[in-house]
Amino acid sequence: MQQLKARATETQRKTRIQVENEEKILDAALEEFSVHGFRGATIDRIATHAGMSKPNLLYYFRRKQDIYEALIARLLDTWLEPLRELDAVGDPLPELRSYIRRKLEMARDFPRESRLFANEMLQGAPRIKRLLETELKPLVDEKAEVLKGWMKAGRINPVDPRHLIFSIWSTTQHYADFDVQVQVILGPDRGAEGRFEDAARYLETLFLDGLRPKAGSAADAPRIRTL
Amino acid sequence: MQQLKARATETQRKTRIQVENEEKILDAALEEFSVHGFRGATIDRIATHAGMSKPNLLYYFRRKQDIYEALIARLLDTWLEPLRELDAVGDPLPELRSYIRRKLEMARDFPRESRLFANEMLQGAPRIKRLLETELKPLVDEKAEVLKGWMKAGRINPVDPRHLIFSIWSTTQHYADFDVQVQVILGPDRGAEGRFEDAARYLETLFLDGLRPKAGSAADAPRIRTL
DNA sequence: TTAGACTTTTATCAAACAGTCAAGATTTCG
DNA sequence: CGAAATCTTGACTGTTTGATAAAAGTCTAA
Repeated sequence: MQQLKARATETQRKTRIQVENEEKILDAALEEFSVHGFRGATIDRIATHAGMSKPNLLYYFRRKQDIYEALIARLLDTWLEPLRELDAVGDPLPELRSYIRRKLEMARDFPRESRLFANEMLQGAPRIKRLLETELKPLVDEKAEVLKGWMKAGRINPVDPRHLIFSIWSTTQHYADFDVQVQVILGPDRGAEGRFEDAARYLETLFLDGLRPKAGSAADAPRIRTL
Repeated sequence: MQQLKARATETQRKTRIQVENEEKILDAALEEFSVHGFRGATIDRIATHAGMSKPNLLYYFRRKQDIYEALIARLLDTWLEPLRELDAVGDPLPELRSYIRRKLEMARDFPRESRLFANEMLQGAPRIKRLLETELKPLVDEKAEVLKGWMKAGRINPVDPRHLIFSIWSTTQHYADFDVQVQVILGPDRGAEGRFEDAARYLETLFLDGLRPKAGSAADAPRIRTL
């Protein structure tokens, strides 16, 4: 252990075993923390799931909190990548459409990461609040300006850009975080891939056109002055 | 304690003290479980927060799980009330508009309940999956039919009704479950009430009209064939 | 007012938990 | 190879946790 520390002050070249085991541990920890949160997770279970003894695990990460923090550190970057790609120069609607799709893909491909993030939020983000302020907020501010620009140019409807971002986050992450509920309600008929495509199609319609039928659509008669 | 059990088999008339203390306990437990989940919560903290000793608390609820279950039992009913009120006979858009508003009000007025529910979902709903199947699913099925009817009549745009419901749930509950994040991003300028009104206004626009600008709006020129 | 029902506390327990230590096993590399 | 570095383990520590038992205290209704 003292070697680990000594090396850390140098260039910290990692052993094969070190790389493998840290990966195993982080994977098992993600499984555990994403479901039970920080307090609900136990080192014992993480170690078992990672296929090693508890002291061995603690050789790589000295405290429970270190594992959690390692997990969180790599999370936020990945998590914000789709938003970073939102391009001010592109066409607004296709840009938004593909942002939504990228977020939905993340919910499909990294549900555990999504749940870990959700868990941290539910707890009031005690361990990443600062990161939210220094990394998340500036990015959102920047992209909110992009959206505002599009609105001023009349290229998308004028709405609060931050709330727009919230709604994209929440609708897409819902499929990871509330997966059980989604499955109960949709039934087992459609597989995961089918559900994904349905969700993508639905969200596209919602965000682009909303629910109000086009003026001049078929059965327009019965409505008086909707809303 | 044996008296408590004996009474339970009879008509279970509750003492004044019993009523008061159970209420105190459930309130403290909601606070604790909604943040830390089932495993992360401890009886000690719940007892302290309820202002009583741990054995005293356990006199009213014999096991940790009993408290959690009492909480969950009263939750789902309240939680589904807004959807129950969705009226097949009413006008579609105003009905949806007020459903969204009711859900948003619940997120504002019962954020702890929302987080408790979210926490249970994140864990895979081990304790209420059955309830979801017997209570939630039939209700959603019923309301999905209502929505389908409106779509067939051309009164709202045709979309997958279940995904529509998901998106209403996720966007509204987001304001309770991810409250920290929302506050970090929106800044402290607007108080809770202001944020609520902004969210309500935004969601109304989103769900009714989406982001695509009305045909014939001001700066239509630059777009080619959006999406 | 007092017996019996109800409530609270003190003391206690076994299991689970985060974390340590030193000794033994294995790998790496000159 | 063989020694140094790295890795793994078993045994252990102090604390927290969920839960119980019994006794002491309080309330309430006849």
